[in-house]
Amino acid sequence: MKVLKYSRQRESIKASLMSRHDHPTADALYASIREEFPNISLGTVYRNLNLLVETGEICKIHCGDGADHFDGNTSDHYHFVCRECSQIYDMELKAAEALRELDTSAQDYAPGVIDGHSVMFFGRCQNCIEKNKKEGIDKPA
Amino acid sequence: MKVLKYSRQRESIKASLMSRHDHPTADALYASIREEFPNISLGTVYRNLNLLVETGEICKIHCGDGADHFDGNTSDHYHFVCRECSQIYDMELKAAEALRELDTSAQDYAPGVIDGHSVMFFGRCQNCIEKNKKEGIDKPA
DNA sequence: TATACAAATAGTAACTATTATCATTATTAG
DNA sequence: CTAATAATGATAATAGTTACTATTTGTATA
Repeated sequence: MKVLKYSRQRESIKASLMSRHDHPTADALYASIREEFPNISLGTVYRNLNLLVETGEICKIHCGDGADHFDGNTSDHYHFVCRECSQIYDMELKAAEALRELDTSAQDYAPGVIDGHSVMFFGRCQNCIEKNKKEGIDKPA
Repeated sequence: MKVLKYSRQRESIKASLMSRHDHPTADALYASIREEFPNISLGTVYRNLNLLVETGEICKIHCGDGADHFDGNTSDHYHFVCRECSQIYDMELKAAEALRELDTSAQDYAPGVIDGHSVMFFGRCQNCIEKNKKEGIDKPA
C-alpha cells in the first residue's frame, strides 16, 4: 500500500467536511471548496473523500437517494432522514447506546457471521412539522 | 392518478421476480426476462418495477452497492449482505420480530417523528466461510 | 539546495445506473 | 368496432462516479 502524501486539497476537503454537520454529497462539498480552491476538480474531491474513508478519518453514508453522503463524525451514531426536506440529522449518542446489541441479537437469525450493520431512520423532522403547522398544512402519515 | 392497464411484460416481470430469491437488480431481471420476451426493453423493466413498488406489490432495497435491488417478498423481514460474495439473504422472520420495537426505542433520541427505518446486516455468509475453510484461507475479520 | 521519484492534481473522457422522450402498439371502456 | 389512453421499444439524456493522462507538487536524500 502506498504512502499518502500531503496535499492542500485533501486537507481542505477534510477541514471543510469537519466544519459542517449536514452530511454533504461529494458535489455539495465540491461547491463549497471551490471558494477556496477555484480550480479544484470534482475528481480530486471524490478521490480524496474515498481515501479518507479508507483511512477511517471520515465515513460514507447511504440514505437511499442515489448519492453517497459523507460524515466527518466517525463516532458511533445513527442518522435520521427527513422525508420532506431530505436533511440528514445525527441522532443522539444515546440512540447508538440503545442499539449497541443489534448485531448480537440479530446473529441468531443470520445466514452467516454478522460483523456490522447500517441503520437509517426515516420520518419528518421537527422543523418541517412546525413549518407545516404554521402554514396550516395537514400532511398524512 | 391514472389507472393501470394490463401488460404481459409487467406480469412477466412480477412473476420472474417472485420466482427468485436473490434480490436482483433491474438489469439482472432484464437479462432473465429476455429469454421470454427477447424484445423487452430495459426501460420497460425499470418502469414496471417502479410501478410495482408504488402499488406495494414488491419492494426496493438498497444495500450500498450503488444499484437498486428488488424483492418480491413484501413481508416484514430484514437482509444480510455477504461482504465476500455480495449475495443478499433474507433473514428469518424472527429477526424482524426481535427488531419490531426499533422505531419506538429510537424515537426518544430522534429530531422528528420516526415513521420507518432501513436496516441491513453485513458479514460473511456460511457459504463463503465454508468455502474458505476448504481452501485453507484464513481471512481476517 | 539540487535531484529524483512517487503521489497528487486538473481536466476530461468513460462508465454505470436510471429516467425521459416519443412514435408506435396494445388494452379496455363504451 | 372504435376511441381513448396506457404501455411499449428504441434511444437519448441525465446523474453520480471512476478512470486516464500529461503536468505539478511533496518529500526523501545526496
